[in-house]
Amino acid sequence: MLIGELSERTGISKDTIRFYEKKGLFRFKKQHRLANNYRNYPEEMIQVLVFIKRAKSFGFTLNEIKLWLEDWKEGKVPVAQKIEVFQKRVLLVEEKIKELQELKKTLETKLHEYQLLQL
Amino acid sequence: MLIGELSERTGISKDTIRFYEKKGLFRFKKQHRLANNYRNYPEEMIQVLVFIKRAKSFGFTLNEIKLWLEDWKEGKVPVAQKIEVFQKRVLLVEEKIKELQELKKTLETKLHEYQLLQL
DNA sequence: AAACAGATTGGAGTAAACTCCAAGGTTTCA
DNA sequence: TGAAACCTTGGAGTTTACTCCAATCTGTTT
Repeated sequence: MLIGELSERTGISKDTIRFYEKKGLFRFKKQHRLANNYRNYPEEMIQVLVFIKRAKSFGFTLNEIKLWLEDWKEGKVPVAQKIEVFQKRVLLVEEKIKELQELKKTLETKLHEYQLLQL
Repeated sequence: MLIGELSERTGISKDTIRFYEKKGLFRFKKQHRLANNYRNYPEEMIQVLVFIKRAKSFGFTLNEIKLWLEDWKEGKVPVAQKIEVFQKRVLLVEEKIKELQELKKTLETKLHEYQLLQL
């Protein structure tokens, strides 16, 4: 898949995709280039970019996301350590869910006040 | 409450609080200054700043948050319109909660894979 | 062959959100 | 009185995350 199609299918601009690569969010070798030097992406790249997009929308920085993605790939990090890191992240996400639910409650309370005003 | 205490109690730096004021996230009149020109905050400012902090952590921009806060205050916007805006925001937050739950599932799946590896 | 729609690079520019600084005023305490 | 610990301002600088550009190459279409 060329960068144009990847951009189309993820809603992330070509410039931004190349920018993410520069930043090291994902790294691919020369095998991933066509004979003409064009980037040739595997289907999974869509999932990676969707993940980045999603994580970004929750306020995670690109550097944080980079670390998350590094765990996805095979590395030298021992499994036990990875498990620990993942467990911490799950907790973090649970925390965020809780806070969002509080935010929702705040909004609903305010909404209710307005609706009473309208009676 | 002086800016130093507000900063202490919210974990937001004095510079940042003044920056938010400059940006118009909240506006207060001369009544809110002491005779010596120091800013004097009411207790509620803590809630406002905590709200800003929380909303920011979900990826909302200061401009978006500014609009949210403007609805909080009395304004010229008709109640019916405010209700509509709030309903949209509740939906937005629900959407975010759903996505976070998906993210959590992704993480847990990965975690489970690692745990199997360890057996 | 010329035109076009794609791709490449390095580097410059931009917007948002801080963050820091200098130069100064105020209050409190020894 | 003078040092310490507050506060004030305007403006400059920084970081993050793009976004744009020029110059150039590639592949397809007319």
